Amino acid sequence: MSEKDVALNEITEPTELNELETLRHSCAHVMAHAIRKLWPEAKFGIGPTVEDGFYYDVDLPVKLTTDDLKKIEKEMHRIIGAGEKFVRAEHSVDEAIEKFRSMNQPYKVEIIETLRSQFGATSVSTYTEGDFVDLCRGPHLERASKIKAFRLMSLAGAYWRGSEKNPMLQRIYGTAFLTQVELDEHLNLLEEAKRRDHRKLGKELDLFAFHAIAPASPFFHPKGAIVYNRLIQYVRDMYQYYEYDEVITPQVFDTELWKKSGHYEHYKDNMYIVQEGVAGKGDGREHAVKPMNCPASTYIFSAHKRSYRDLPLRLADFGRLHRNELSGVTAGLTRVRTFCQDDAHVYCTLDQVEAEIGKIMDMVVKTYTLFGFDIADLELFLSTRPEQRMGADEVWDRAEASLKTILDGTGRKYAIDAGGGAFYGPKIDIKVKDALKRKWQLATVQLDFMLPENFDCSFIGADNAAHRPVVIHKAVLGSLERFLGVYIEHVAGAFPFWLAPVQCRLIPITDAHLPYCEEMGKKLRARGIRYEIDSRNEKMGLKTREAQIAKIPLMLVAGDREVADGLFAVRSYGAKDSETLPVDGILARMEEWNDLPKKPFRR
RNA sequence: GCUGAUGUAGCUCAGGGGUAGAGUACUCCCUUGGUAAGGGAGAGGUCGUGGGUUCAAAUCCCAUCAUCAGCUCCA
Repeated sequence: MSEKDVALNEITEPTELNELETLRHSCAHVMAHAIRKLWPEAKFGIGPTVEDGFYYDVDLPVKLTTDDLKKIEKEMHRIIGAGEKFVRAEHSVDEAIEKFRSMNQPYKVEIIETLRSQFGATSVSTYTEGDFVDLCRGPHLERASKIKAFRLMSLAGAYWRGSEKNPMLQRIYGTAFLTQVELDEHLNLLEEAKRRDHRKLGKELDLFAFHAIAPASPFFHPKGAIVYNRLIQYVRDMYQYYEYDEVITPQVFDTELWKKSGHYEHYKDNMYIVQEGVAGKGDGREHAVKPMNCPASTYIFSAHKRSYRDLPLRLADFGRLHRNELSGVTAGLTRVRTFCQDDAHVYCTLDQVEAEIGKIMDMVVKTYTLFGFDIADLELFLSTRPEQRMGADEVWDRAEASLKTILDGTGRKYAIDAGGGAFYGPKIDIKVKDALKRKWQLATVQLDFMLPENFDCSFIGADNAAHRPVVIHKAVLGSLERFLGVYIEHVAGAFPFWLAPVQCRLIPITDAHLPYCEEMGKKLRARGIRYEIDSRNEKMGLKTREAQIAKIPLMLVAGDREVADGLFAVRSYGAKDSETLPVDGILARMEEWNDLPKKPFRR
């Protein structure tokens, strides 16, 4: 039985729904009712609740437009106004099939047939509200009139039962809340999300851009590159503390490598393959641009005869990866075709796995704390063996058991993501919640018994015999591109001092104060602080406005008063007032802030 | 890849079968101004690309590319 069929079962078997979910579920029912009124030939798929609301999949002879959403909403208001009761009824499977067949609802008939064949259902329930009957597990509100605050949000296509082999239905998303106030809050949050969209901010803050000449591949402008490289520097500082060695590996490999690793079989279609050798030399060998770093690291591991004394050997690789993702899946920085991970491969013994993963979890906690994500909100997942995988089940049993022991040991709650593992091993995936409470999967820790096997990695143990090491794959930020996209939205583009592309802007009030600012500029440069001088012939109002729009952490203003006493008027981003401080005090404070990311890693 | 929408100046957008519009950014001039927009002038575009229809296409049609919202996928 596939997971999708389990999900299908959930939509018809009674389960616990909280008050809000019940409301949304009923709202979806009312929406279907309205659609049926407007288009009597509508055929319905499923209409569950989701995290932010609900949807219903519908097969309609017409293509819906956003204007139609208004029409449907209007009809829904009419239905809600009528205030009919939701009435539950039980039917035998045969009776239900007959009923929905007579109503020309083939998808409902298919659901019922699946329930019988796969779940052994003998009866199903329906809910009737007014003159609209729907196959449904319930529960529902007592009456439709209890729906007070809802909104239809968007239209999308969705395959019937999630398979691209099936017809595509029109999915209508809506949301509903217990009160109008909560609905308004939700809509405001969506507006805020639009304001924070990293694609918009990336353009406005001149961090990066995309061009059709290299689809889904970011061009980092100078300011974006500063942030990007600063992130890498942070990871490198962390590596020094955790004793990781950085390596640099090739970009293009004979596909023999990918056949050996299994990537060729699993991901050939998503790899950039160079057919006739490199650079048109036509040596007859097939090459591929690397989509992953891991196989390359085995060559460095195996460059020497390894001793157990060398372990754990931690090899970090910031290699640039290319994956030819399907055109429809790419999105801003969060899903790109070229990216770089804070990737590392730890070669160790089975006994060392727990301690090593413990250290990686430590990195995760310290890192996400530094970036201002709420650690209490971290969600852990144990992603287990997928259907398409390499290796024997006993190996998977062992790997999954190890990760489970480690997760149990953290004392944190975690969920099982059944079938969510990589083809070569199970994973611990970590999701963070951003400032708008949206979840993002960034960090990952994977346990791999296949890689050392396929590439015949070995070390000599204390017993003077050869042994197979275990490999742990780790990425804390994940892809730097994705992390940056998520982080820009988390902080709404206002980077902390240490990460900001321009850390301060010096503003002379008139030309007369420019030399004083240039003098300060020299001191900042000597300390590696990134600054700009706004020497334009403009007024303070405009310069202030533009420094704020550029979200520069500090504005240092100098006029007659400051020049006379060796001061600057310092205004922090977002602050209303400024504070007048002596030059030395300002420099000391800046150096302290610049040092912030190193603090957790002092011995 | 699939469904739908969008593509006009660096950026944000309006317009629309008959020689292309605004704001902003940019350049120049005036203004030397104390914390969110001082004033003026100028320059800037084969309307994503390729076909078709038409006397005439940026506008209509087809194809294609890219982006966006979802679906499917994410080593």
